[in-house]
Amino acid sequence: MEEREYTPKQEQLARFAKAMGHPARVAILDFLIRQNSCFFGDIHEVLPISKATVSQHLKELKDAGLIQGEIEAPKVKYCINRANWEVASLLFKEFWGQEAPREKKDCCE
Amino acid sequence: MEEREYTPKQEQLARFAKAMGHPARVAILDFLIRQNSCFFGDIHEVLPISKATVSQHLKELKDAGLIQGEIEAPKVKYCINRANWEVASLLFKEFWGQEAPREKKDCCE
DNA sequence: TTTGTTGTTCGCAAAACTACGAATAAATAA
DNA sequence: TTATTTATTCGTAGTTTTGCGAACAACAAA
Repeated sequence: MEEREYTPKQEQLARFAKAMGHPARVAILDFLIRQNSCFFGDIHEVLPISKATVSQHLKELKDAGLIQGEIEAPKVKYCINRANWEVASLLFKEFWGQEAPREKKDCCE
Repeated sequence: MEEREYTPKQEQLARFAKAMGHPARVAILDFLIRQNSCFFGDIHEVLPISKATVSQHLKELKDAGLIQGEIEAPKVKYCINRANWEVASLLFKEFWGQEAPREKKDCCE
């Protein structure tokens, strides 16, 4: 039987990448990286989508571990999950730091 | 009317991230980064999915611009699209190079 | 208690994704 | 010409994603 499974690293990287796979979620992360005041309303205000949809995207980012939320009644405050952010950062840096293979005359030339 | 659109950078980053959003596609990229001989069959051989599905994932990576294919009858050779790889690399490095905001006592503590 | 503010959840619909086997296409080898 | 090899495309099925309005829940303010 061959080696035909995905590695945990590949799975994890794919999970983070998937979370970044929508412009609204990239925009949310961009926003949270720069802001300290990060209430739901502030986030919703800068996005071209409804409350319900924003809430869903936030849930996905939370499920992926990239952000966390906390109630501060009657508002909800979101922010980057630093520990996981670091994990993701390292994975992406490692992946994109790799050199694409040198061109050889027999490789797609 | 407020500023409520996604930036081209956010859209592009999301597009690349989405392409990386499945472990099979991460595995394919991992493979292509290391190999020069990169025929369809070689790729299929290391993945736990059918030919048809591999072909679909390759198409998505091609559509995202991260790889390219070329016929070398009766085989097909795939490899990294260097120009776009560089674009993606810069985008991801810029994104993940950002410092998450310093903790303050009023931000999710 | 009643009212208002803030977000989440529900219910729904359309579209996209993932996966496979079978059929097909394209070129070589016999 | 007739296989054979190699990979894509087709057809199908089930799942997930994206999006919204409406209903709901939780708490603060009046």
